[in-house]
Amino acid sequence: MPRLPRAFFEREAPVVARDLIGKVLVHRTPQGIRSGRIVEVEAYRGRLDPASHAFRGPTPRSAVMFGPPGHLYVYFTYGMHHCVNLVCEREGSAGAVLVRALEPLRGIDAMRRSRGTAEFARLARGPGCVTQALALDLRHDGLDLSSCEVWVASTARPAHAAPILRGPRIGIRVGVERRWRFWVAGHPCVS
DNA sequence: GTATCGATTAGC
DNA sequence: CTAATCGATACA
Repeated sequence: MPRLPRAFFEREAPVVARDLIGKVLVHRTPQGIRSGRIVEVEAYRGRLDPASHAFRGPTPRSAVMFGPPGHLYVYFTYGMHHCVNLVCEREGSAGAVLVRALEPLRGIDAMRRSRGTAEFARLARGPGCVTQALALDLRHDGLDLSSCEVWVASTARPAHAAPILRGPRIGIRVGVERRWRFWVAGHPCVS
């Protein structure tokens, strides 16, 4: 499964987001590989996007988004959850794609242990669950996707027959008019 | 320094 | 619907 090149991430966040559906996010942990097919994402557009953590310019938290594309932006929220983004667009523009849901592929038993549930569809459904299932946290903030630890691969299997739908992003109070959430129609792992 | 609020989740 | 739970951010 070939790894996506950095150029893939150098485009506008909504385009990258749409194209990430069906790709595979992989985390190679010391205990083994965990991976899942991306079935739901949201795009954020930095200074152009009031819903983005980067809207008001760089801060210690959002710094990674202002860096080069093809890196992870991981943040901690609600005092208990982590969310993972893939930084895209050009360096300085702070675009990012939030990974909201995965269809688990490898490391499923490890995911069950991390998540404390046996139900397949709930293992990586929702952004907080994605990071828990893949065992990603703040230590991975800023990690290069060309590293040997975390990367995105194109699928060996053919694309989904199900169409990709789009709609407003979830859990935000501003920028609701932008339809930058993308998901696989009818997929059980979508949040 | 202090107050507010989350790109959420699980449970009732 | 609400509690949980705490760092980042904005503002005085």
